[in-house]
Amino acid sequence: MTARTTLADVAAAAGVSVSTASLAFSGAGPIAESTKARVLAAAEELDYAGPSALGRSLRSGRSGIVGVVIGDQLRRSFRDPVSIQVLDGLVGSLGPQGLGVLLIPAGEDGVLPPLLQTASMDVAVLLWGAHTADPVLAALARRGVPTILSEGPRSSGLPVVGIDDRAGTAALVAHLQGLGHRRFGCVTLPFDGARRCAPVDAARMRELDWTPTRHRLAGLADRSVTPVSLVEASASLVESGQEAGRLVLDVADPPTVVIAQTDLLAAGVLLAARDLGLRVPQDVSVAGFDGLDLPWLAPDVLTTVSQPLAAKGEALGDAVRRLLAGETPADVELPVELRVGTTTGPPRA
Amino acid sequence: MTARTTLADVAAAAGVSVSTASLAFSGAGPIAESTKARVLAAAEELDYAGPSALGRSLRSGRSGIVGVVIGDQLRRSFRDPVSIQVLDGLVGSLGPQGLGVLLIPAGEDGVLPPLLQTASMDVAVLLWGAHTADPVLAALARRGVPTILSEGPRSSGLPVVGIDDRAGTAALVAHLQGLGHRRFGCVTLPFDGARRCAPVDAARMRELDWTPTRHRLAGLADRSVTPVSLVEASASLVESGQEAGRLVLDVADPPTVVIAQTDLLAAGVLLAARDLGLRVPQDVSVAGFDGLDLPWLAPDVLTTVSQPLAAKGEALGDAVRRLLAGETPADVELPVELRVGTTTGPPRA
DNA sequence: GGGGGATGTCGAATCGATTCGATCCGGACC
DNA sequence: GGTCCGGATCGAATCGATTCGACATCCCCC
Repeated sequence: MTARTTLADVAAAAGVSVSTASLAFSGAGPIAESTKARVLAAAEELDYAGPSALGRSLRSGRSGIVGVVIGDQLRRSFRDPVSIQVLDGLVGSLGPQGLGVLLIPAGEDGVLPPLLQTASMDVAVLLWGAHTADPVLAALARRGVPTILSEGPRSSGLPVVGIDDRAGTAALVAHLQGLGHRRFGCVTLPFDGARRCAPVDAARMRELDWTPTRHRLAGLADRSVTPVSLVEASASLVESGQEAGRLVLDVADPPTVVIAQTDLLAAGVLLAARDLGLRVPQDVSVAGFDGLDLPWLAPDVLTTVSQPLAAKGEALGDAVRRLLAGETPADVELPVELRVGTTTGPPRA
Repeated sequence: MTARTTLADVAAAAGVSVSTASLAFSGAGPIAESTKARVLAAAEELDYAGPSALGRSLRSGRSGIVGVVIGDQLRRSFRDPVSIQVLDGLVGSLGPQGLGVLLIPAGEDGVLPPLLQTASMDVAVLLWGAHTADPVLAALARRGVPTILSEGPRSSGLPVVGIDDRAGTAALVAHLQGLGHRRFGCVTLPFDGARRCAPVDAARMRELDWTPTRHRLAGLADRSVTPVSLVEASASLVESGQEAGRLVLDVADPPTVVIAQTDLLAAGVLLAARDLGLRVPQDVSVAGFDGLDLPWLAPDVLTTVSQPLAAKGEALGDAVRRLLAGETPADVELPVELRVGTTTGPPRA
């Protein structure tokens, strides 16, 4: 491996100064067409691959990198199509701006990943919001990295891109109440970083520190619903929904409908119902949230609240752009839409 | 926004030279304990967040970033749990080395993403191998970025981490032949970048330019099997498997067993079979490849060839480490294992 | 007491590019 | 013919850190 050829080499070969050669590439100043051609020819000759991003970054103070902080393990957050689709929208929106996405797994509780403290990034995006007093936020603030939250909380004072979880859930509940349901079960997203799958008691309820979970629960309260059974799932995964679903349904007097806070959880609840010999929706109705396309549920179609995932990613990308432009992005709240499928129906008489 | 505090500020505050301050952080030279403490105290005082990665990178020529090139859209490659789990293993193995993963979506055919040409990275990993004469490889070579391939081809001369696709498939076929099957259908991964879902004819077969597809097909030939029906899927997705499955099964004299080249495709074939009123495994057997955990298939358990996904990610991380250490990583071929489930059985008499 | 080695600190070069101000040149206009 | 103007080019400073060689101290031991 010989030393990489630099702009200086190219300039020397072309017989111009380094500054002129830089101009030939960046085009940020007056330069004669012939000189430019000569420089580019020399670059071609030397197999020069263009100005190194490092030098540019150093001078400009911009690295062109957006750090995306995802939940603990990729395995967990990325098995969730919701994250993927948002991330996809984000990458698609960032790419044309010449920005790249650096994956930063938030470490296990307590230990901050070294990347968070060292990697150079222009902006950080927290894909799953933040806890109150989140050490990740503290570390980013200390480094002076502008940060954007997807899914709250607003209390942080940082720009937030989210959806109208609350109204969406309320609309779903209204629909179910219209069908005659009065006994609601609920399978929720995690309350915090602890990964437990268990019924929620009053003490646990006070520990609730996760924005989507909170908002979607608030939608129930808005319709004056107090669930007869409330179980916290350990993650938005089918397996976890199945486990939680058993806790909700395998009791003496089960609810007539189970609201799961995500579609994957709802899919798990469907499995649990089937395990218990319950027909859906005759014996129990099941609803989700997200509006994923889950072909393997066929011929069932999940009743759910659909959110615009790709749009959310794009809104995040837009917020990044604004932040880099020196603006202060406004909070965004995207609309959701109730989609009635075949997994909900009137309660058994 | 005030200007970021730099090492020079800290040094000034501590009353030492910049070089001494640098030593206090890096620990790469002799330094008195008292001096070090003074520097660190000054840093604390000034809220200095540690040496900037940019400056360090510039000097060392290392950015600490590993570029991971994934198929066109995240949406597509990341809906595939296979990619996710490998990526998870890779991130887990890179993190402790202080290396971060930069996502680089390989653009649509022909257009190279700007990131590939500009982003600074120490190593590139192609998660889904490369075509022959792949422009991505050419661009990376031109920039002098060391590259590792997951899933071949070996012909490229680059380090390859892969699995024993061929022997795994052959073992699966042997098992099916033992059950009495003679009429095989096959749903394959894409042959190249074109995303089509169609039966494969001789002309198309000559265009086959994708290593996993090729190897898994070779496993059939090893057992002297010529499929009665061979359909190329557009991607490793359930929907695509369903579409391809219909093409394979909805014919006058369908095969007695369908081998899908991935578990997701196999899940799609199961859906197609159900759509057509075929019982599995009584009317038709279905097998996959990957060994994913697909809870929603329950109570069915897919017969499949299981590959060590996390280990593959770790092997990639190890290859990265070796490459950065100046070694030449040896090719790795990880073992696979046949796992017989409930979706295969003897053919109908 | 002086020489030598170990230890700690500093200055300056360096990495690869950008960018501002200065310089140089030719042409146009008075 | 002199002056002025503007386009093209160049030099040098700059970004933030690392690192090497030089230098100053101090201790130990001969």
